[in-house]
Amino acid sequence: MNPMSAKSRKTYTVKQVAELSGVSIRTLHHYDQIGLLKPAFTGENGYRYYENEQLLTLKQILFYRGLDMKLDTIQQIVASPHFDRAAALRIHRERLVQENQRTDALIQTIDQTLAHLEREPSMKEHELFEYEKQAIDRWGIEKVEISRERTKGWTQTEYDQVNREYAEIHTALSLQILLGSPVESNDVQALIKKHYAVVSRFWTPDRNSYPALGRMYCDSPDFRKVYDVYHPGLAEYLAKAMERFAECELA
Amino acid sequence: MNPMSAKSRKTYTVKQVAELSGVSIRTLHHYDQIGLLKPAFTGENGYRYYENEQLLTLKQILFYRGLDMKLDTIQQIVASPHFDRAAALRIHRERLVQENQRTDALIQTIDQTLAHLEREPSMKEHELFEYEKQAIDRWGIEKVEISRERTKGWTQTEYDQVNREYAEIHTALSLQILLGSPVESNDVQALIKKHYAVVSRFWTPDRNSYPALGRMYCDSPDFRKVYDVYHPGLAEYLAKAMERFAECELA
DNA sequence: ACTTGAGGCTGACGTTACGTTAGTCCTCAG
DNA sequence: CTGAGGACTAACGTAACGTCAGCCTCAAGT
Repeated sequence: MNPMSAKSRKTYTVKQVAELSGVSIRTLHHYDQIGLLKPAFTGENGYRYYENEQLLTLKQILFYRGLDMKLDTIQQIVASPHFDRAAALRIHRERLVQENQRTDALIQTIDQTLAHLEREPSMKEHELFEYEKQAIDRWGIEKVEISRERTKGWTQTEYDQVNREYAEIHTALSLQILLGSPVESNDVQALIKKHYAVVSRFWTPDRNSYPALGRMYCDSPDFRKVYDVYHPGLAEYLAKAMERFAECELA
Repeated sequence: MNPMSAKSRKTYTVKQVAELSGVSIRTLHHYDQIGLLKPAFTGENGYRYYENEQLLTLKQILFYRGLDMKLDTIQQIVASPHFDRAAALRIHRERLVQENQRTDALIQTIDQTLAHLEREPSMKEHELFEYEKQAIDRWGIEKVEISRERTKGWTQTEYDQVNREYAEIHTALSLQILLGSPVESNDVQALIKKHYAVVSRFWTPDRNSYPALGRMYCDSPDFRKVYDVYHPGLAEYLAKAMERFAECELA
């Protein structure tokens, strides 16, 4: 007569539990296997039979699973009513927050890379003139005028060529960083020589202005972003190598 | 004499590459196996030998891997220089953003649950008096006075008892929702009878005020939050069941 | 020439939470 | 009694390696 007793007598097959709870039969098998949710009893035919208690436990399991908790953690939680659920939730919350922070950083990185990639086709004049504008602050107007003059008659192809050469040098330098080569090494200095040659197509830096250009690469956020896409720390590495080059090779 | 040619003759063993790039030897084996990064050549002793080109490719691979991209996606990207990296990055970015949104939602859910768990010990008076305050707006001051009178001499244990009974009823009702039981079912109505009995320890609702209490459960955000922790939609289900109960059982 | 230690190689299992067959057995309605 | 529908176990597949285990190779020292 007691409705509760009638209620707890009720049994469910795997399929019924699966449909009621929305999980697959395989999941129930799995939870049985790992001991996360055992059926109320097993028939002598091997069938699993669940009761209301198991349904409630399953509901809890699914709640925690929905929070991306690992099954063994969930097992700890649902196994004992004395387990500190609040503590477990707080710990898990922390994990999620950190995950989120990491993901935010990744998205930022992607945005920077995208900006770089998308700027690349139109990077030619834009990049170079940006360069010139910044240079004005450092060595006065004359150099910039020279640069503008020298590039006056340039065709698209020539701009592309310059960009390709820059890209090659930057890539090769990234590799040298990876290899741990010091900036004084022959390989690196050879690359800087190429770099100097490219720069010289706009204007001719000297012992003072060439290292200053390197420092500008480090200081200007716009340049930094471009370099960091190749390799973190490339700007500093390049600047140091340029300084060395100027000391040894420039009058 | 050309530094580039000297550079590309240089070979590296797995250990060297591993140390230069920071990945494990096993990872290099794995990348070779799946064809993501093959060594430049293999010695007749079976040894893997890498060159600068592979190092650069590996650097790219690690960049994309650092963004949580799957290796087969990365393979598409690094395999062909014509592959639209920007598009791949944008797609991946979208995935990350959605992940982040989901995680935010999870954190919110955890916060709600924590609030519920932490309120529980002090839920006794707080909860009940909150209840009363809300009740004032609906049935005037007399009922509240009655409630306050009836609970005057209650001990802590009695408050705890009431809360336990509520919790049991809510849990059992959640189960009934899971089972798809209609609110008219005997099981559900039996539970509502218990609910009515518990409520009657504070005051005695009638055919009109009992369903109104149910509606309040739905309308008040404070109550809703408590019910939603048990089961989404529990507030509405309970309200409907209470209405039914009042119609059939209350004068 | 021989040994030894460091490094390289190939399996192959473990991890996570199930999905997906495949083959067999049980149950109940007609 | 038979067929349909459901239940069972066993075992592989997934992603990206970590971690042995067992055997091979190389360079250097004796």
